[in-house]
Amino acid sequence: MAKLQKSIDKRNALVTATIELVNNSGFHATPMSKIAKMANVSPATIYIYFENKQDLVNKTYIEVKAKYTKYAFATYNTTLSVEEGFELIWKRIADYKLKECENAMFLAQCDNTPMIDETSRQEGIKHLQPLLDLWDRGKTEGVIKPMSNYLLYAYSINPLSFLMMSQKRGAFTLDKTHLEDAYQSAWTSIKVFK
Amino acid sequence: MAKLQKSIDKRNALVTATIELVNNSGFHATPMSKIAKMANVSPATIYIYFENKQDLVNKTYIEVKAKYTKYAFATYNTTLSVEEGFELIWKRIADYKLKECENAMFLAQCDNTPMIDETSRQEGIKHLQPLLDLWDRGKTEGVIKPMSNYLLYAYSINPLSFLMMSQKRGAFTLDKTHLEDAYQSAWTSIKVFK
DNA sequence: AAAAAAAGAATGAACGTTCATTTTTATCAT
DNA sequence: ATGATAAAAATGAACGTTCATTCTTTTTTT
Repeated sequence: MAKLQKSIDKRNALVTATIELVNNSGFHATPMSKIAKMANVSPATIYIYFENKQDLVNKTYIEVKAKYTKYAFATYNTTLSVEEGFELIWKRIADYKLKECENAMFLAQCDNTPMIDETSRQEGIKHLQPLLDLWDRGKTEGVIKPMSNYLLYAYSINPLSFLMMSQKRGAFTLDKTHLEDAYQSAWTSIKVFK
Repeated sequence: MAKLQKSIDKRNALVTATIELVNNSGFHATPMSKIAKMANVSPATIYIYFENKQDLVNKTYIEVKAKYTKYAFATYNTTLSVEEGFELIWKRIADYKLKECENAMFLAQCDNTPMIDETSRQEGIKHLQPLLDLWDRGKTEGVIKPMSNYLLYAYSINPLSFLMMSQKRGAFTLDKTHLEDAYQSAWTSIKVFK
């Protein structure tokens, strides 16, 4: 195997191990030695790819966030109507959170704890810009309620995180019907009634 | 001062310190020595009141959750209509999350990480029963959408946690108007349209 | 043959918890 | 009420362990 590919594989193995272990135990309860073992690598090798533990988790966060938003906006383009565009994005996000639930859980944990640097958090937020732009367009068109984007996010996108976490905990199961209900609730709570 | 009161004070100081430090650094980055220092107590003294660190955080979680739900349901009674009851509870919860935001943040962190035992988590859920009962009544009356309680929670109550966290991070400020908007979104997304 | 990557062992700091001791509180005979 | 005594609470220091990181050596790649 080519040397470069081997390096990439090793780095990926480290990132994947970090996600899995942090999901199950949290950042500080995940020793570098365990991450190394799961990635089939010596602890010292981690320091060739990352500066330190904090750097490892920051970079993992940003990479996962980038993959997530890339998926979310993959089929979206600005020629769509606001309603169509929102439905598309919402359903892609839902899809991602259910299919790539390890990644989504990792993001949720990062977003709800002092685990990662504020700088990396800011960096992560930027990736959502297309959705915020869509909402701004919706507001000028009078289709979306004239509310803060934080409110729109809280009532349309964020609930998916809660549902994903509940599902992961085994508390209940999200099926097709649930998802359609969830989408209707999301859209209903942010759209303007005609 | 009476001996009993002094003991209670010390325990409270430990619980308060735990909340503040865990909010700022997370469970594993909060040493017992720091908790002790903030509570003006020797590290060894913690072990008179709690079995160990895990027990300290579990008990703190349950106590905060109990205070929170006590406040949420304080003015509620089952003779109210579903809509009145929901508005009352929702607004009490909003009130609590904004006023007692340290406590609310601590609960959010507990609910989104593997910080506390599953047993304590279950224990915490029980306290929300009056709201779940209200929703069940609403469904039989045809006032509330016939959805899983997890969905209802995700779209009406949980968004408040997201907003509270955003506010705490200084990202934006929740004023009276925001709150009224938020309530309308919450109610709109769970009520049945006539 | 030189350079880079990787490894395992070593290091020093930090942590949760316990130990030996002191201080505070409660009990009770006078 | 008071002082003697027992019990409980509280403490600072110490222990054993674990961890992130570095060091030295070996292996792999160029």
